[in-house]
Amino acid sequence: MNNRIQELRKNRNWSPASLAEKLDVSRQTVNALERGRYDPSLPLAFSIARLFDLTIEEVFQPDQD
Amino acid sequence: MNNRIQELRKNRNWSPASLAEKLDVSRQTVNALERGRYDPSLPLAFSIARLFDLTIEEVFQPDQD
DNA sequence: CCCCTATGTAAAGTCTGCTTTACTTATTCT
DNA sequence: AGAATAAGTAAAGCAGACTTTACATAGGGG
Repeated sequence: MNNRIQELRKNRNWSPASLAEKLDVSRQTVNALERGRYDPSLPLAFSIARLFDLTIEEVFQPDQD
Repeated sequence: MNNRIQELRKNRNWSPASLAEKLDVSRQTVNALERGRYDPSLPLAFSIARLFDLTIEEVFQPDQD
């Protein structure tokens, strides 16, 4: 699963730590998501999409197969 | 998180077991998702939405806080 | 250079998502 | 009614999502 979290965060000039705060997760979690170490839970994916005013499909793209 | 999985499955006249097969998960997982015992992973949420030709937002609705 | 704050990253622990096995309760067919 | 198949559910176990603690690296301002 690819995501545009880092790109969207940088567009807003937000630090990893402040994004973590807005999402109510640890900054380690933001780092892991941006690096693609794991996928967010579905509720966290919703929080992320809504924070950036996008749909989940606009933020996350499943791997091709 | 609420979801419309059972409704969408019944509209297609699919059994829980055959939905499980299409999604490549166990029928226990389908049962648990329909009963709201837990949320699917993000990749599984994508599989479900695409199977029904809907967006994730059309299938899953986060709880109102 | 030293200090401070931001950032990356790792390890251990907890909780959730999902599987396998297995038992129970329908439902359907003869 | 009895047999066969479908469906609900529970327990144990593994993997993944996330936290806390902690340490290392990097940059900027005095």
